[in-house]
Amino acid sequence: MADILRIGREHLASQGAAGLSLRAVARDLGVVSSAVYRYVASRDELLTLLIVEAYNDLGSRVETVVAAAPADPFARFAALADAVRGWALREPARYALLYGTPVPGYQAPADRTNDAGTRVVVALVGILSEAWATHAITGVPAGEDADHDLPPRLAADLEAIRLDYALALPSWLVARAMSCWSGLFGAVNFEVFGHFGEATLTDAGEMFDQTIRLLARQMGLVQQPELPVGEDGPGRGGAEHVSGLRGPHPSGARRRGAGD
Amino acid sequence: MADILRIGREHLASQGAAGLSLRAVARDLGVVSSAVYRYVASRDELLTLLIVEAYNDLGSRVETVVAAAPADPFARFAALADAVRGWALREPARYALLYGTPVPGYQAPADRTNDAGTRVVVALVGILSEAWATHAITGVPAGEDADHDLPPRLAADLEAIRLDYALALPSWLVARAMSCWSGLFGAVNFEVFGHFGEATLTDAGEMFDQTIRLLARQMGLVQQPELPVGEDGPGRGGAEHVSGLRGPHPSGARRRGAGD
DNA sequence: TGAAAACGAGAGCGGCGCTCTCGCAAGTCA
DNA sequence: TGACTTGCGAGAGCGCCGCTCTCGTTTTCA
Repeated sequence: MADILRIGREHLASQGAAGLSLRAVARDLGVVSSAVYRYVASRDELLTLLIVEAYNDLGSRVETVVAAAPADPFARFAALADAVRGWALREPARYALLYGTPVPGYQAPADRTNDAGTRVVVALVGILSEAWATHAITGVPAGEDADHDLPPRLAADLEAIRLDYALALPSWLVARAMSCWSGLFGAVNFEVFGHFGEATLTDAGEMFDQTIRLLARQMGLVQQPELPVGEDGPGRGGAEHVSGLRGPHPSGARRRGAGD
Repeated sequence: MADILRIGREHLASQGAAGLSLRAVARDLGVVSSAVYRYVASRDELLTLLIVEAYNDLGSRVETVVAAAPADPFARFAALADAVRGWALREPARYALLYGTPVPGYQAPADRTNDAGTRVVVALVGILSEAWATHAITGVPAGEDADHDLPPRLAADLEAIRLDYALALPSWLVARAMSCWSGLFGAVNFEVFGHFGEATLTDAGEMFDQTIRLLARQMGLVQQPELPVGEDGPGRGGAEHVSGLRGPHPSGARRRGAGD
């Protein structure tokens, strides 16, 4: 029932996926361990529930933020990236559940996670579709990466994806979206999992910004030069904070150390 | 002793980090579980040993491949990326140990893993240093991303890194190296951990090639047009297979499914 | 009111990490 | 040669885990 999920979420957040135990959940619930098996078939089942929930949590967060961002495709992409990063730093254990090492011996059943799991990348291609339709894809030198440059099998796969999701995008742009999609999560992974080194970056958010800018440029999204005029000063109303110039970062979120 | 490490490595490869148990190692060793505690302080200690070993395994593999690659910086980077990907696909469990979810409640002691863990990125900046010294960094439009564009704290951090490793590279290029470093492992992560979808890519290697090309361009490495003349045909002697045109990929390496 | 369903408790199985004690064998030294 | 230290594996044991099965109680509903 709902209590099990709630306590499971708490344990997941505090001890990580590997530390999630049905016995501990039962204990917190004030119930004997065998009782929870009435509601949850196994530990893996509970994990699956939490995974789907986390995917949807991240997905709806991203969708909300993107929808609230200004129409400029770069700003929308930056908002998407910020949302992913912010969520990951806020919920490192749940993030790790989604984008870290798969739990060994078990893969979340695809039919239950696919829809939820693709919401971020769907939002990404949504941004690109909008940009493409409005001829806002500008950064890419013409002909540099046309479809005929794609290797044959990849071209076929991309075509299948285009049809599957009814994308009005050229294949090469879909390919770039996938590259940048993995690049985005690579950057978040490195930050959340501490691969940039403990003390090497005092403001990881600035590093992230740089990476995001590169990714955006790869997809042909260029940063708008603040439009024609615009009143100087703060408050150009939009999502939480659109990359480019942004305030203090949620950086200092340390996952381990200095605590346990 | 060595036997423990060997069997530990086998278990790690077959069951993953979470499935590594000292009791099972002891069983395989034909010895009672408490006996292995003579040699290994704890399970985490064994994990640390295996982590360092894996970092060095990957690191020396990368260094070897890069050293054997042609002098062209793009080819060297492609060789590095190929080496990382190949190793990861060959040893998904060990790769996950290094670049997946950190084992909860435990972080490999930095003093024992830092040297080994940085060999790949050191190799990467080595390639860039060589390229920079020989004025082979060409892809980046002049002035587009000069150092003065970097935000202040990041600039300071990069400067510290430059000094720390005695790099003869401009800060903006160091920043790009870090972005591409995370992007590279993002791509490998997605492939190894199956985030590209089970059946969506028939040849993940081609997708990887595309990503690598983008990353290379971000660092100002452009693919050499096969030099002035060069005999056409195969065999331009070098590393295993340098990105660009390459044979069948080690793609079909499935990590789970269809087996257990 | 009585049958049926829902549900929690408890015992139990095998496996885990880890500790502690004991006994045995090899090496050390007078 | 005999006493002694040292190294090392065996075994029992603690508390944890996932999971199963049975049994008794409570709730629901006709």
